[in-house]
Amino acid sequence: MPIFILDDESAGEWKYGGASRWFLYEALNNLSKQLDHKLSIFQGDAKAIIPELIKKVGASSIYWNRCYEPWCIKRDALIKGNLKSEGITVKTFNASLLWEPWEVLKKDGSPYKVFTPFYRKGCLMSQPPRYPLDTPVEMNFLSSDDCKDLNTLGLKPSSDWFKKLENFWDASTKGALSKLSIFLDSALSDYREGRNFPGRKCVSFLSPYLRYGLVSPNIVWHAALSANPNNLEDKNLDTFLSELGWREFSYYLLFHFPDLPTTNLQKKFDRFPWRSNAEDFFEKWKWGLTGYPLIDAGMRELYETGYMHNRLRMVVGSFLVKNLLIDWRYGEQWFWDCLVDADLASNSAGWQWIAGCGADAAPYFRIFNPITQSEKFDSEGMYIKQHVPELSGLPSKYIHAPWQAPESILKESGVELGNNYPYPIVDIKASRQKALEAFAQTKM
DNA sequence: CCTGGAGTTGTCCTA
DNA sequence: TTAGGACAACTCCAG
Repeated sequence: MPIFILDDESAGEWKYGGASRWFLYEALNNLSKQLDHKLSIFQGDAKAIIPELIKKVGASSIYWNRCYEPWCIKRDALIKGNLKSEGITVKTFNASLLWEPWEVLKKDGSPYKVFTPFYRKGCLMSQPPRYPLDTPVEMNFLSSDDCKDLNTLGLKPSSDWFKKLENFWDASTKGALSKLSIFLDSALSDYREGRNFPGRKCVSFLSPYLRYGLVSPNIVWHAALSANPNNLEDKNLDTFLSELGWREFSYYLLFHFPDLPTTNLQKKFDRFPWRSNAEDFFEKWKWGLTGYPLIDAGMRELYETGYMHNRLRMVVGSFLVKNLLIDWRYGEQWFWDCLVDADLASNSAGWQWIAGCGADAAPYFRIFNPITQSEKFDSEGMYIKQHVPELSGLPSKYIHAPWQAPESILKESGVELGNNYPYPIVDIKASRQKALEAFAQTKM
């Protein structure tokens, strides 16, 4: 008897963000359709709902797939303990990770902190990921007066903002498998190189589907492997699979370091001198009005589509944290609200990584230059023009730094700096220097 | 316990 | 124009 419980009560500060709520709404709607509208939906504290239901239907056992958010683990352990003491059989399964975080450990029994040994040694040298399971042939359905109508859960946003997302995402199993096969057919063979260029659609776009379990990593893993069965040494395949490995690593870190979403993994960063009164800069960053075209393109892609290309996530993150000196947790919050793939593990781990305070910390001097990145990875300005239409008239030579363009070119292109497109809000060289000094201060 | 190599994704300067 | 080294020092990890 499949049921779904929307448990905002237990989620605390990590209730689903706006984009997530929209995606989840669509996904549940589609799942319910798939099940002849018989998916039973509840809302509220699972600790109360589940025991009540069990009594009501006289169930003797309950199965669920494991979640890995710290608040879920806590809640589910409590439920499991209570039910077991009442003689109910509780079985839990892994449906969302390729390797259980508690099974991958170093020889001394402690968890890995560096990705490469975690993945290459810890994961790849242990059991290979299990094959996907078939769809259940038989299912019972619950009939209960307490079931909620999906539309009453408050998942579907009241604003029109989500309408834009409909253009980009088909939040169904079908949508997931279609993304997967398009990727395998047309992008995997150039993935290692192509994934660096946000203007090319050379990524899988599977993140939101993985996030909500519309497709499992096992399906993706084995589909990718069998798309390329003759060449296990293939660099493109290897790179793609290792991205699934990064997803695993994020969950792994969250499991072993449950404070990951809120606390610098490296304690010395607690002393970092973040900018005060940064409200104005933060607003400009959020809405893609920093005056750096690549940054603005990334931020607007996020708001328009609920997604951002991975390279841009790094570039805008680096800009927020290092050039604007704004605490990474602000960026994490904004992503949490805007991303359709908002995932506590991946989002937190990503922000800690880019801020340099994570487990596998980048050297502090690695500060992305938005102009260099733009010239390197969007040389024709394809991506920028797509998301920052007011610059679409500029020749590619000037699109990376419009304030350096001659007046005549700007005029011809219809760009009026300070009017229809902003001047840069900070100077790259000076702000980089400031960041380096701030990091030096943190070390003391 | 010691040792040595390595650490997703960069930038800048110099030769 | 381009390739290579500096940018710190530290921690992680395996042998």
